[in-house]
Amino acid sequence: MPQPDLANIAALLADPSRATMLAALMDGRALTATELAATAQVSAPTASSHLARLTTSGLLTMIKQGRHRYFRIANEAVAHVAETLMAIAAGHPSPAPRTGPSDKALRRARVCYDHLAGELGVQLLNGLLAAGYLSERDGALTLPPAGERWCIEFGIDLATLRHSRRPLCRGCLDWSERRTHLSGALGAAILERMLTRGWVRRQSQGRALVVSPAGVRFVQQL
Amino acid sequence: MPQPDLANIAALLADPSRATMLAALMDGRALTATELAATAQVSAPTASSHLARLTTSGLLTMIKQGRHRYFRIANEAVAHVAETLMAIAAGHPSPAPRTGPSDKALRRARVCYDHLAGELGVQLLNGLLAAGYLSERDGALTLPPAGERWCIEFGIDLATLRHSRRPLCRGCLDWSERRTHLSGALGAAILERMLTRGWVRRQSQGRALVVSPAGVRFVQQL
DNA sequence: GCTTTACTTCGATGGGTATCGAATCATGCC
DNA sequence: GGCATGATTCGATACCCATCGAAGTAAAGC
Repeated sequence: MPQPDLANIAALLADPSRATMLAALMDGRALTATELAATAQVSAPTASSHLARLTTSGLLTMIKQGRHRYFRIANEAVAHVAETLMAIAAGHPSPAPRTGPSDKALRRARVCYDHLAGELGVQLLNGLLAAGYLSERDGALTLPPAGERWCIEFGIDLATLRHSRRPLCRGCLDWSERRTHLSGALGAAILERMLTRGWVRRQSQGRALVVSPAGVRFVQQL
Repeated sequence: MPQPDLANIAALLADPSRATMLAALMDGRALTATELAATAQVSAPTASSHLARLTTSGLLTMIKQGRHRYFRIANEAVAHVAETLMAIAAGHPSPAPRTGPSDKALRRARVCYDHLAGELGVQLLNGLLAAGYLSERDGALTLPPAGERWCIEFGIDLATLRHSRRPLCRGCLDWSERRTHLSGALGAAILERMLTRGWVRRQSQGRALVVSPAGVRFVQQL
């Protein structure tokens, strides 16, 4: 009679090793089994068993490339749950004191699956709203004509974005700022443009982004 | 360096007993410790330990009333995570075959924290969209003037709803229908009106709702 | 006052599972 | 073909934690 389905999925996220792997994949990239084993600081067999459970449960997808197996997050719902769980966790005085050098960069700007998050992500959304390029009504986000013009000028192909089955703009709860940043197809497209323009740069590992002065200006001038 | 915070919260949802209690509280009501123990089919001490962990972690809130302790879900984020986890779980062929007599009613109409969910909830949202009382754009929901008029006529006090810090309309992923139903302050207000008009009725326990013929007509005539 | 009900704390038991070492399979390189 | 690397399977170990019984607090009713 009860609904233990919820518990089954939650149990997959409840293990520290698996959670660390998930968090490492939250930047949307695909990583190999050994990379994930190193990230979670466990042996290869342990990581293999975890990854097998996550893929057979549908939380991750795996593709073989030569002798490598690349794992990535299966869909946006999984990323969304992970981010929301982090937001809930950030609400409490977490048992482990939350400090650290890399932590500051992470709170400043990071990738959330495929869009910009962190302090800069929240600023971006607020800037777009203040400039009238996005409008919020009843807690929902829409793209007014001024925003469409801005997108085209910025080099975003709105037509193809609208063709995708994915929602154009969505709010995503930021776990560090506890406020919403821009998600959805538009959020992904803006990050993509910022990356190709060199305003933000991915690091060799981790979700943190390096922001150039031009990138800071871009967000603040909105 | 890793982020086990996520794992800590997920571990709270990972236990079948705790998950069953959470699911029982998803109707937004407050239940006593013994009621929850009975729902999860565990002894009183076991339930007490679970409830203590859930409250100190901030997932539940507790108020004392005489010799009773009433527990309820702490905030909308917790309810949202639980519903999304159920949706992810419903995506897989769950290990336990999902059948049962009460299951059908649950899929038909139920309470999701404080708004209508299930088949009827999805129909309601679709009806509101088709009638032009709600509009969807870029995957976001807004209330056009026609919808405002409809709300007033329906007896919903929009001014106070807008005053609350809660978003007016939101989409919530329905775990059984795998589509979105209406959440947010407006979703809660509509369910409240439907309850006072007698179109739906809560049962003594469980999330399932009894729908009157007038309630069915109301949704289908939209 | 005593009794009943509601809930918690404590201690002991048991089951599930994360972990790793050794061995095995698979792929690519030389 | 043979060696090195990436990844999985298997078996054994150890640990965490859910569970319950018994005893202890708290509140309500009589």
